[in-house]
Amino acid sequence: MLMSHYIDIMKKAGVKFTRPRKLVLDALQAAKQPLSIKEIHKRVRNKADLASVYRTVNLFQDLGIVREVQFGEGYQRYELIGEGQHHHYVLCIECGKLEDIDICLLDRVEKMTNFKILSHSMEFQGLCHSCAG
Amino acid sequence: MLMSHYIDIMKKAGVKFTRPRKLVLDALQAAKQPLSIKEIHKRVRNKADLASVYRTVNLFQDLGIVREVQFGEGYQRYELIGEGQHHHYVLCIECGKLEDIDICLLDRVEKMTNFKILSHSMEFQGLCHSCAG
DNA sequence: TTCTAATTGCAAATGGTTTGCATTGCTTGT
DNA sequence: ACAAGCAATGCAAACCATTTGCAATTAGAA
Repeated sequence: MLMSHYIDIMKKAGVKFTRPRKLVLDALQAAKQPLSIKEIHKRVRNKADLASVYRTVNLFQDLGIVREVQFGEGYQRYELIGEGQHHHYVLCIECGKLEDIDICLLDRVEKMTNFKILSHSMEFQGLCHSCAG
Repeated sequence: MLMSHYIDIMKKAGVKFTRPRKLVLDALQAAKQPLSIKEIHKRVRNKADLASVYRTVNLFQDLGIVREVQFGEGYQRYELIGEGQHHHYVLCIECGKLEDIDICLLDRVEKMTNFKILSHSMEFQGLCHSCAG
């Protein structure tokens, strides 16, 4: 996704495109993996305050730029939302390997439950082929 | 699930079946819904300390009596594991209604990824039919 | 019943996240 | 280019969920 796309979203929302916000975007774009706040902050260290990283990520969530990924690690992870679609993951708790799963149940669940689904999480944890021995 | 079943698990694991542990089991059994620690503690108030609730729930997780449910609310919820199978949920963020979804992807994901899946979370948040208007 | 290790309660510590506030810095109008 | 006004930042303190240390209590085996 081009930076201009995100600048656009912020402009439309009437918020400023500031240095910390650019830094967080850069970090997430470079990572290509869901990052924790700590990890984002590390990648941005000395250029943006931890509190600003939190504020920025929360803003990005509201703007639909970023989504939360839950691994039950005691904190959240965040990833950029690409062109509409999103990912789900399997995490190897041994070596930390993260793999995509190409499944999404949104439509099916909306039909089954008659809910308007606004967000969902679906992540798996286990042992990858090599770590399972 | 009968109480004796849980007593058995604890006996086999070599841990004691204490009053706080019984209270937490009772609370979870009565609720029939994933409860937060706070909710468990409220249902047990004056009979077990908050720290003991935490310790008990963690123990139950290790023993496979309880599993975590993630709604990204900033804290965890816990539910008893029934006879082997487990549930997934849709939460209405407006009125708090919680509905079961009868889908589980464990097998499919294990095959797709070649991981040995040890745990997973899959929960949906949105608006139920009446709240969506 | 007695004894001992496991468990509890309480209070203090921890760690992730949020907030208050003074300062900084865009941005728009002049 | 300049000033005014408002948004956003940095820093420190506050907050809230969860964990931990330790002395007192208790389950349950002998």
